Amino acid sequence: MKEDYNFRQIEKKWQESWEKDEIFKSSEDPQKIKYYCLEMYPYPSGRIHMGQVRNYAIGDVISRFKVMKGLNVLHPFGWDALGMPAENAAITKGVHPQNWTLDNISYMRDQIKRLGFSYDWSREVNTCLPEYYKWNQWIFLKMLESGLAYRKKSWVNWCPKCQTVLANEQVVGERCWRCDSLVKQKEMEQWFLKITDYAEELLSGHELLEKWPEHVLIMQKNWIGKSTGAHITFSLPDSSKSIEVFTTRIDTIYGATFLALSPEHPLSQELIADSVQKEKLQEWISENTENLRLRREVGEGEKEGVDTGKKAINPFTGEEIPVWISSYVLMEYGTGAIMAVPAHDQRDFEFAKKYSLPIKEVIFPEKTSLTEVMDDETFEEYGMLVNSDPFSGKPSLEAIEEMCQYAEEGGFGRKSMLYRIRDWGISRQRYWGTPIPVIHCKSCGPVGVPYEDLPVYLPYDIELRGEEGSPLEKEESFVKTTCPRCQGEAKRETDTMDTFFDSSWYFFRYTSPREGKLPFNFQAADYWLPVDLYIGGVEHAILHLIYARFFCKYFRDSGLTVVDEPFPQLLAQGMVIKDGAKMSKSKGNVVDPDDIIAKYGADALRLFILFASPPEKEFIWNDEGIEGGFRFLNRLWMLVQENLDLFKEESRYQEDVGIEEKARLLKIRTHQTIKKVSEDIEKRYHLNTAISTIMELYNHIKREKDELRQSEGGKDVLKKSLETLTLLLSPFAPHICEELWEKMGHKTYIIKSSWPAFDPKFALEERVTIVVQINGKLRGKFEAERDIAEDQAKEKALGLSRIQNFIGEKKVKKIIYIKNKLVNIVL
RNA sequence: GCGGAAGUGGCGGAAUUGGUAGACGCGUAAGCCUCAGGAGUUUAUGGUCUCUUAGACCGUGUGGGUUCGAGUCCCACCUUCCGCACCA
Repeated sequence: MKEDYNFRQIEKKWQESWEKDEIFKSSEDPQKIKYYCLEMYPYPSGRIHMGQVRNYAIGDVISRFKVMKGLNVLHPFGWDALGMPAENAAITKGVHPQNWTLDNISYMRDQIKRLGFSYDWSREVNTCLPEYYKWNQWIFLKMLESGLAYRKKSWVNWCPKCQTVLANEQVVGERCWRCDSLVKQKEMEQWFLKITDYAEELLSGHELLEKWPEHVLIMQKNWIGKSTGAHITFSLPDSSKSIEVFTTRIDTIYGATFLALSPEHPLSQELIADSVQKEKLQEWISENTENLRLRREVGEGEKEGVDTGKKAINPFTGEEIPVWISSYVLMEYGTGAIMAVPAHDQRDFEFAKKYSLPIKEVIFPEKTSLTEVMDDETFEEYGMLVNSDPFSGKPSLEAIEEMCQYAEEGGFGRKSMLYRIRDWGISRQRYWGTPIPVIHCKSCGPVGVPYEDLPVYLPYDIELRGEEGSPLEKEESFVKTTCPRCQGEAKRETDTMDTFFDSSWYFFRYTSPREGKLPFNFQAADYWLPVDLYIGGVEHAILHLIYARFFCKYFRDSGLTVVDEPFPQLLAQGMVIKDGAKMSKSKGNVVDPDDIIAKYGADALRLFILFASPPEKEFIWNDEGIEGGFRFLNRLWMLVQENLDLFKEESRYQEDVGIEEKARLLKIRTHQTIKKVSEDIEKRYHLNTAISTIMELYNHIKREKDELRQSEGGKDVLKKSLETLTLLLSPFAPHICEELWEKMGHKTYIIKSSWPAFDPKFALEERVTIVVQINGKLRGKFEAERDIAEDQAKEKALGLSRIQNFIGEKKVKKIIYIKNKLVNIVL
């Protein structure tokens, strides 16, 4: 009697069974080769979305495959549970962030369990629990001790809607990455992590990451933004002060016709102090300082500025040049001041034109004949120096070296390196984050909370209204405390940490999630790390992945680990697209995984999501596509049902003895399939082609099964192939395969069975089709024994009547033979 | 503007090392089965053309090139998407 494919019952049955027997639980075993498969943990926003399903499905196939290959696999899961959405929900819906978050987690955990992923749930990590954030605080205190964490007053990006500071990385196109409000500048005391100390290493470490996608490395490289140049000091004749600039083109310094300061530059105010137009200039400066972001957004076009009336001395020429304050000079980069060379820099050129400042050419194109250069454009390339006294006639690169040396000898400059990356501001004026464990004492200053007092608990009772300032600030019971050093009255720090702090080390915590003395256990981390495969969206290419690398290097320097790079291999999956746009609530094109599971089952969803495109490319959702996946599982189900009788009897056929042609072909096909599927999963992560190969094997079996059932040998091969088919599909659609496996009479879980091995002897076909081309065009083909002799192949090709017709009277110039592939006859 | 990725049937995609372009799936069409079908099943399915049991020509964004042979390599260009963006 044939049963229907009842996915609801089957999926429930096996999920319960797997959980009961704890088959995905992992532990250190020095006897076995470990494999740490990690997917980026989610923010518990309420429900899982397709992008996450895809992410976890990819990871699950790899994990299950590695388990079947006999590796000791760590496949953990957790929650990036702190952060603003919880607080926003509290303000708009009146739910406490903690309740909201924990409810979301329990709902999403169920959703994920319904997808049948092979997570070791005993290692689940949740960053909003004190047992996790305590270690954030511990790490912060260590950083504070080593000077890596520090406090400074600085201009920060302030989102007026979220009422908080944003890291530079969270400002997208001058707008808040979350709510899209225009970001403002505000001066505040903030906590920073000195990631710039590691800038060079984060860059050079890329050499160890040859298994990362090139574009991610390039994005990080641009973000770190190293440039080589020189710092040069211009003295001010009537002042003891001087102005330092950074330039990558010291070779153009003889063409510097003015200096330009950023409006926020400390000297900007000072230089105009005794000007007759003081008020007017002052006004201009403040306007341009406050609207820094705005001015840049409009930016691109108009460059504005004011003349301070002061002069500076070009140390190379000894000439006095005017000092301007200009809107296009950024305080955050370099020294906040530049030497302007209008002839060789487009921006300086535009500015000079607008204010009729002199333009002096000092670089000449080495090749071109000249004339058409200049006038209305700049020459920004390297070339030959002119009008540069002793350096005239030298090529740029050579001049740069010599001029740096000259500046150094003269004591007014030095060769230098500049990075675009800036220290990481981690302070957030928010409630739902890790409290920064610091106490402010009037006499002792900021003091770290003693380790034994950790964690600094986030108070549960709090009022959240969404008003300016941190909610913790208004919570007297939290703020009021005593100084651990002098016991005097003191105030607790009310800033909380950026949640990227949490995600910078959660993968360490997974290796020993209940460790109580340190953030993680050294031995456990030593066994499991580095992560063998890290899978996640490209949207984290810069932020999360740079921070996590930074933490790992800091841990290494602190002796917490020996790992250098945490993620030697990264798989950056593409976005999920529907109707030509990224799936998102705002676009209204979201497909809810729950609905799909209810209608087609988890296996069908997993199969389709992996089948539609390779992981690194974008995945285009198609409502009809899922039906295809579902139908395939139904067909497979029926096929196995129809042949279950084969599994009831012992096979009595001697393998390979007098096996008939059809059976032999299926056997070959089966072995070829094992080879291809294994390689696709293991080497290329191209799960889509792995699935299509499995489907091809299915089609082959389906087509030949009736005939195969006629003989004992045929039955035997058929049975073997069905088993193999089930094993190969099991990482993709684990529930149905587990059920079929059981029906075939196996007593152990399918994941505990070995991944099938292929015999190279069978993975090669004995007969091959050889293509015959004339002048590269396909004109015929013939079958032959594999490795047929070249002469024979050519002879056979020429013997084909069609080929004869083509050749006719013409003369054969030459014949090219590619072994087992083709014969090309050149006429 | 700079940097990156990608352009292949009606659609998602395959072709891994320069060697049969379009695997696999979706969709579509026709047939069978069926009380019925948004189920199952069989067949067909890049385009144009012709002397239609067969065959010719064209065909992987565009234009060139290398090669016996190019989706794949080289040069130029076009389009789309992504990242950065007054970075001195």
